[in-house]
Parts: sequence; structure tokens; C-alpha cells
Amino acid sequence: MSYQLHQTQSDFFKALAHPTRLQILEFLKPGERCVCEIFPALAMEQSNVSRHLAVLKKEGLLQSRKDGLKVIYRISDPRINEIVELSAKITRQIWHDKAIGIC
Amino acid sequence: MSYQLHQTQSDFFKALAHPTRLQILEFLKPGERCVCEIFPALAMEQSNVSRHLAVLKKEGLLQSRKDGLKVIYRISDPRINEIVELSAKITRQIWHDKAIGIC
DNA sequence: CTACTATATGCTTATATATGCATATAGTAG
DNA sequence: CTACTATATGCATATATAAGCATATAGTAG
Repeated sequence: MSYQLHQTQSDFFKALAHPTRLQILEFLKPGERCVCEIFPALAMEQSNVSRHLAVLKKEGLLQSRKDGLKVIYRISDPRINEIVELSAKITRQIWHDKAIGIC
Repeated sequence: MSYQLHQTQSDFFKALAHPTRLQILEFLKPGERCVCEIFPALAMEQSNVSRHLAVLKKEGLLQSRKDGLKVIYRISDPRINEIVELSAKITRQIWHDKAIGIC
């Protein structure tokens, strides 16, 4: 696999590597939402959430459209949900394994 | 989903979010390898690779065992390969979409 | 035009991460 | 014991990321 692809792939994972961005993806799972719905749901600063949305969009995980003043974001590929769900399963397992000292 | 789990999950993605660590996972896909095989294969400093291995191990993606002087690492869960492969597919798609200007 | 609303961005500061070099540690061999 | 090999770690430095606050921008309403 090329270095270029590994770089792009690691940027993709970097976008997923923040609790707030995982919260955003979870919140958007049922469907598209505007920023005005997202940041109150996460109880975070509007500017902070806006930057996290920009990261997710820049790496291609989200797409957006304008509706009047509002900007509405959606998950760009359903496989992103698959990855998040699969990682949650593994994470739970790792967590459990660590707790009982297998590792 | 709990904040604690989102935190652990983002640490998991953080471990995946580096080209060198993706190279390591790809190199270990066929089976376990000692550090002495890994760092020459990646053409990187031994100390640098050692730290990346430590990150992957700390987050539960790798496990290790000693064999004399050597330390042998292996991927701890086959689903980790699934995630890497799925992300490669999505990444290729994103890359392609960006190239033809869909986003 | 002005006033307002929704979102994005500039600036600063704090914190985290990656790397190289040198060195420490653990195990082997003689 | 000493010499050697494989791996890990301390330290210094460079770079990246995150957050808050203030402000800019884009669109709406009157």
C-alpha cells in the first residue's frame, strides 16, 4: 500500500480520534442536522463544535448544505457508521480484557 | 453511549491515526514479528518504532511476548484488520470523490 | 439601509504528539 | 565476571491539536 494512501488513511482516523467528533457522528446517525441542533445537544461552545465539524468535513466524513442561514451536516457514507460501531465493539472488549487483566 | 466509552474509543482511533502505525499493522497482518524484523522493514529508527509499538500495545491493538532477547508483537484482535481494511476502502472512495470534485 | 441570526475564523494559550540521539535495561554467550 | 544484542526510555525540540473569547461573514427580516 502506498505511503500516500497510508497518510490519507491516518488523516481519516485522526478525524475519528476525538470524543466530541464521535459524539457528533453518533448524533448525526439518524439523519442530517443543522449546527444549531448539534452544539446544544452536545452542550458545547458553538465555535468549538463548528471547528470539529470542519475537521470531519475536511476529511470527507461529513457533507453539508445550506438552508437559509442554517448549515446542515450529514454523514457522507454509511460505512463510516459501520467503522464506528465495529470500533465500539472492539473497544468494549479491550476495556473488558484490561479490566480482568488478560493483557 | 457514555463519555468514558467515547474517550476510550477515541484513544483507539488515535492509535490508528499515524502512517507508521498503519504500516506496522499491515506488516503484522500475516502473523507475529519481532521488533528486529519490524523496524528494518519500515526503514525507520528502532527507538521510533519501539514507541509506536508501545502506543499500539497500550491501546490494546497489539500484544507481545518475549522470546529470549526478542520481543514479538502480534495483532490482538482480527477485527482490527477489518477496521483497517474498511477504512482503506472508504479512504480510497473519499480520495476519488475529492479528485473529481463531488464534495 | 439597519438590526438580527447562524455559522465560521483569527488569535492566544495550553496540552499532546513525534522524532532523534544517547543511554538504560534485560537477556545471552563466553 | 565481561562483552554483546535486542528493546525500551529519558531528554530536548519541533510540530500539531484543542479550547475559549472576540469578531468576521453570510443570509434574513423590516
